[in-house]
Amino acid sequence: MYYRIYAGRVKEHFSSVWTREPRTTKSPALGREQIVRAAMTLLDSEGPDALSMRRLGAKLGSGATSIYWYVANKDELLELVLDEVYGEFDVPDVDETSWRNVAASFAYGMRQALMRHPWVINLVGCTPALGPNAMRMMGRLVATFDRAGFRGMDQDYAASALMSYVIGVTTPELSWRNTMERTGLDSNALNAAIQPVVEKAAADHPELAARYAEFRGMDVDTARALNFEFGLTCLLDGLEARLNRAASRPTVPPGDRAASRPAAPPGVPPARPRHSS
Amino acid sequence: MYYRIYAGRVKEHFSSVWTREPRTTKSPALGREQIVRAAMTLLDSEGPDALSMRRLGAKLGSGATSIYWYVANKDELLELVLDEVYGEFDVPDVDETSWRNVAASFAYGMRQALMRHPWVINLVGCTPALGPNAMRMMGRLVATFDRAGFRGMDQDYAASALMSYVIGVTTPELSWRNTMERTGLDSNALNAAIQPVVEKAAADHPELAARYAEFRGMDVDTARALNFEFGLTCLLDGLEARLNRAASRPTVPPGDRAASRPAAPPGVPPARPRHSS
DNA sequence: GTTCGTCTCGTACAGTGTTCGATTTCACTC
DNA sequence: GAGTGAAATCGAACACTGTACGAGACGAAC
Repeated sequence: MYYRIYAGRVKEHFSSVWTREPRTTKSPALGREQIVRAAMTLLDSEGPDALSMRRLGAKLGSGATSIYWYVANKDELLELVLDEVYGEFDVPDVDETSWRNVAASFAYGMRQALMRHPWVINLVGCTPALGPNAMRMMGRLVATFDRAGFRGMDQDYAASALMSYVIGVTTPELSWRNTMERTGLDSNALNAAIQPVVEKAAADHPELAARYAEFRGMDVDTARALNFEFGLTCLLDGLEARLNRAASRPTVPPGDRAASRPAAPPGVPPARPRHSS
Repeated sequence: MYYRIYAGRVKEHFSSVWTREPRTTKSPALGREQIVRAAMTLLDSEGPDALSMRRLGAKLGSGATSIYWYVANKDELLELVLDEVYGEFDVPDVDETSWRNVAASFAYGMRQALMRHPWVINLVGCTPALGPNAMRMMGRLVATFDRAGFRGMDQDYAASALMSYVIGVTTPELSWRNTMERTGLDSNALNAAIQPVVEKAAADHPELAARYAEFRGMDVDTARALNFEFGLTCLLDGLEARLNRAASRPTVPPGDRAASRPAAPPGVPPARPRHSS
């Protein structure tokens, strides 16, 4: 986003807050810790648009550009803030319950952390997660799936699938909540605002009519909770099934997974063209 | 994002491109269609930061502010562009193959569409999807799960789970690809740049060491493809299992799902405080 | 020719992230 | 205490952004 481009030529350098040492500072007033804390309270209380360097500086009682002594740019600040949120994810100890309970309560914990910090959804998959908290969490998650019986890359794949589901399902929930808070409307009013579009959609696609009708009768929050649980259960069931399959057939021949292979090939799409305008 | 705030008071109004009639225009030069097309080529060729109203106007050979005659603001433009991408998702006819094949090839198609338009990942769950293409797609997906045997809200839940997984798993892939393109580094160089952080993480969390070692030996794209397939298979297996369970027990008693209920309650977190700074 | 609705667009405003260089602050040495 | 050099702060400026506003241009109907 904020990587500099000089006359169309891209700066060929990757940088992250975590790839270099933080400034060793015996600062009296400021410091990374306080900056990050202030940024989070700003984000939590007033949303993502409220976090500008100037406002953050004002909140810290210092000049806006003073922050750049501790942080190279805003992206790095966001990396720090993101890792702070990763620190709020809880992965219980797999020695105390089943892997399935660990995975499930991790998913619920992650979902709740995301909802506590709605702004983080725009960061969580898009910003490199190299911070200590992210690493610790990933380590515990991988260990959980190791203990469960997954071997090799499957440990990664399982963890990735779980996190991906949580991120994917929470994104639209937060979007809905954010528009509610932004517009000051409750979900009834919001539904009413969407009404004409929905009715037209229901007319064009009759299979949706029943869906909308049923949805309108439900409480939004419980519908969301049920939705979340539904997919999570499916995913965990699928993981468990794979585990059982592997257990009953210790060495998995390469062609074994063909039975569940979908019609479309798992091909990688070609790289999109760039600067072709 | 761009909803106006007057002296701290939020404009209590929801609006979307789809909630009101487009300007009926017999325009000679401009028009929504051309604007959206130009915006997409700009986004595809130069990334999300390249889409500013001024640049878009320049590309269209017109003034920047002329666009506002056809579109209320930039968010609405993005809504239009998003729906255009939704139009690229393909949902095969469920009458021709199994629901499982439909779901799988939808997932692959959605993933490929997202990768064709990497900028869309910041929109896909965050912008209301009320456009005709989104509706058509959702209708076909719901019909697929109806035909599969899902009943009531489960049709929605299944569709949501599938889309959520695809979005969630594709997000970090695109993030990686975007940083590659932005920095001009290939994945080897990028891995090298991250090296120190990874090594420290491996030292602190030994369970990650084996993961990184194995990952380094793999081709990134095939690892991604395998990762995608792994979670997708799990999800579809879980959906199928639920279907079989429902089939063998036509009426599902309320307590039936308790066996797969996780430790944490599916509670909804309290609304975050606002303007409390 | 006048008028009216459609459409274009230059200007301006308030805001953004960030650079640069001057300035302040502060611990430490002489 | 005076002096010094590093650490830290910050005001001004730059090149952007989205978009409100109002003046003007165009074409058709009367």
